Amino acid sequence: MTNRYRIGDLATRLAVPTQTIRYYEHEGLLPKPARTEGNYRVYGIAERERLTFILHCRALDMTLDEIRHLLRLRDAPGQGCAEVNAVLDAHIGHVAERIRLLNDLQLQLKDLRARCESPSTSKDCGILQGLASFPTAQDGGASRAGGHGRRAQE
Amino acid sequence: MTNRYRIGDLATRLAVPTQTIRYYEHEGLLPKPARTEGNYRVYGIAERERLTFILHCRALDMTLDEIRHLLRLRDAPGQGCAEVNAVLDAHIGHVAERIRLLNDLQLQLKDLRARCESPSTSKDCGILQGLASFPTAQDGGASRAGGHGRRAQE
DNA sequence: AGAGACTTTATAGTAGCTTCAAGGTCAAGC
DNA sequence: GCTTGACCTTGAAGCTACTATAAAGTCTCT
Ligand SMILES: [Zn+2]
Ligand SMILES: [Zn+2]
Ligand SMILES: [Zn+2]
Ligand SMILES: [Zn+2]
Repeated sequence: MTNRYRIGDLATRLAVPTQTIRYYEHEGLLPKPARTEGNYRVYGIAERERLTFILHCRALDMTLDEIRHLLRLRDAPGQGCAEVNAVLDAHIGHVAERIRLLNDLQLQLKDLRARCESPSTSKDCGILQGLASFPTAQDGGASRAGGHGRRAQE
Repeated sequence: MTNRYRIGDLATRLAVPTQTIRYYEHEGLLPKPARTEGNYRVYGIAERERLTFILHCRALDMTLDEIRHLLRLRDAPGQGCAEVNAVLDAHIGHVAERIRLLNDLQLQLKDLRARCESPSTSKDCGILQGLASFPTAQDGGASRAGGHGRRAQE
């Protein structure tokens, strides 16, 4: 029977750092697990499935709040699932909005890049000049619209 | 002559919070400015232009590190501007990568959403089931690739 | 002199972790 | 029996780019 895990087992199997598991517990996404005599956390299949669920949601870039919401719905199996759809649709909207913003950004960036096809000295570089004088102060930019973000390495 | 600003003037004119200006100073993007007798910061046209430059870069979603890099190049006006192009091209790559990831994500999300066209009880909801059993543990997902992220309100 | 608008610094909070430090637990080896 | 090493525990700090709060000092007007 593979239905008793310590935190490291679970972490290895689901390819997630142990600290992240503890963090999810701290954040109330995972329940406080049973403990061994030596105070080690012990997980069963239910917790493993719950963590799998959470990780899938994170892979889809949902916030922990969105995931909490879905977990609550999942914990009330008799309810209708219209609300599940609503959460998902909202999140699809977040991603769509971010794509829209980034596409705008990409256009602006390529426009800026085109100002220096013939590299000279930076004093005369069209890129640096463009960055110093674009219309930004009033508005017209694509910044600051809805949809939560993501952060990556490098 | 409008070439002496206090922090609030600058903030109003460039539509940025005063705290952000101080933060940029703290981060070394803006130099330590002169002070009045009463210890108030005083800015001139050079600082205003520098801040404008920074804000344009931020509007294009560059990191403060990327901006620091560009400012260094800007401060060495005799140098060639090949490096400016390199920074910009790298950043264009970051944005492109994020767009790619988000498009992947959007596909997965729509796929998931399609598993529940006929809302029933959450116990049988295809969405919740999909989230509990997707292939995520090993790999195959689009997560964790380059390009820095963005955060927004809501 | 006192009100109000501005400024100063320092500190904490945001999201979702990651990394570090200092120590406790457990099985194996000598 | 005792040490080594792998694992586990908690707590706190660091990351990005701000944002918000607090407590106090400065300036201007009346
Ligand atoms: Zn969302
Ligand atoms: Zn150039
Ligand atoms: Zn970049
Ligand atoms: Zn459903």
